[in-house]
Amino acid sequence: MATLRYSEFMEWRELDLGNCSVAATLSLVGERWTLLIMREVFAGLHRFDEIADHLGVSRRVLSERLRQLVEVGLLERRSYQEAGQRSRPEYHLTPHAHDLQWVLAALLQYGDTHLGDPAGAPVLLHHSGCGGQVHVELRCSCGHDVPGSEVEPGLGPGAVRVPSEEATLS
Amino acid sequence: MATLRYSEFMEWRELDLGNCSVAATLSLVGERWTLLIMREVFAGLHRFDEIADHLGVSRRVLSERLRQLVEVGLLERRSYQEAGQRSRPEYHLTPHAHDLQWVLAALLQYGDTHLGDPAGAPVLLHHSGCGGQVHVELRCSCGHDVPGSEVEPGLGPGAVRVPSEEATLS
DNA sequence: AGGCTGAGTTCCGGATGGCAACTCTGCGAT
DNA sequence: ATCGCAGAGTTGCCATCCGGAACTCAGCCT
Repeated sequence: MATLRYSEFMEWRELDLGNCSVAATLSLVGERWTLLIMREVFAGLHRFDEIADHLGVSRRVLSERLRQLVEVGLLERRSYQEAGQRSRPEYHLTPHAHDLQWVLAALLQYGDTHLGDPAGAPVLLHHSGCGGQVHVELRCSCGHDVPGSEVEPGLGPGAVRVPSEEATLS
Repeated sequence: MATLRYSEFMEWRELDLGNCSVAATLSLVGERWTLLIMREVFAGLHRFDEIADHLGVSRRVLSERLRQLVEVGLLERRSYQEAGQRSRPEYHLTPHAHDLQWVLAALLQYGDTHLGDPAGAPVLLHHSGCGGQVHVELRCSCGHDVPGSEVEPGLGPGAVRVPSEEATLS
């Protein structure tokens, strides 16, 4: 399956996600190790043992997470063949997965800012076009860069209508 | 404790995080439920039962996560007192926590884009200053808005120096 | 046929989580 | 002063998940 949309996804996971995109995304990548595995693939590791060894995740969990990630369409299995070896699978990002870059970049930026190694950021993100350094921003439709403290969640068009209950972000 | 910096944090968690800010951040907020609990607090829920009931997290886990979040300085315990009741604790965001808004916003945006409810986004983020709609961007120092597919991780000044090993993002 | 290698799978004991019931603490009413 | 109440956890029990190491499996090469 290529990718799941909300409804299929709900059914597949048998979860009531409370109609929230944050929860929906987390049920794709919110399990232990999943985002770190995605980070490794972003960073250029594509093979089972490479990732297991570098990340220190148990082979059992890696195996399961890779299967899930392929299943939801974030990773794609390809074959590679080293000279004199049989062909083996390799895991690559799908186009969907590139949009997780925002999430990883936000986590990276938070860590650099608040848990930063005094020696400086261990990892920087570069723009492959120009080589410049990339960072994450919250931008308002008014054109301004918005600090996190000035962001307020509100209901959107797809909010669940529950007349009897106070409608809060969920 | 107010907030931990990298080294203290490492010691406290007894983890080798592989010198990566993504992993560091995830060890603060990467456990099951933690980001969803933060989302609830961002959304204006501050009390134990409120969060437990709305989110559907078990009281045991909520109790533990709130304790962790206070410990690492993302939430702050305050007292409130309802008329005719004894004073009870309430959980509020610390200034550090506001910078998690980037992470939550990125998760929200991914979910809206790729797992979106056809009815539209259930939650929108607004700029408290002007009421405009806020979204997350990757911006290059060259001034351009960068798609996720054009972002490449590279080593920064704080990267671990391991001469014998290939140095990859970690 | 036998060995090698990468990619998983299996087994086991310990940690974590869900659910529901229980406790604990002040407050106001009896 | 005692009772009951409500919010905020805590505890017990059971199921699931996880880490680590050993094991299996398939194809390529000798």
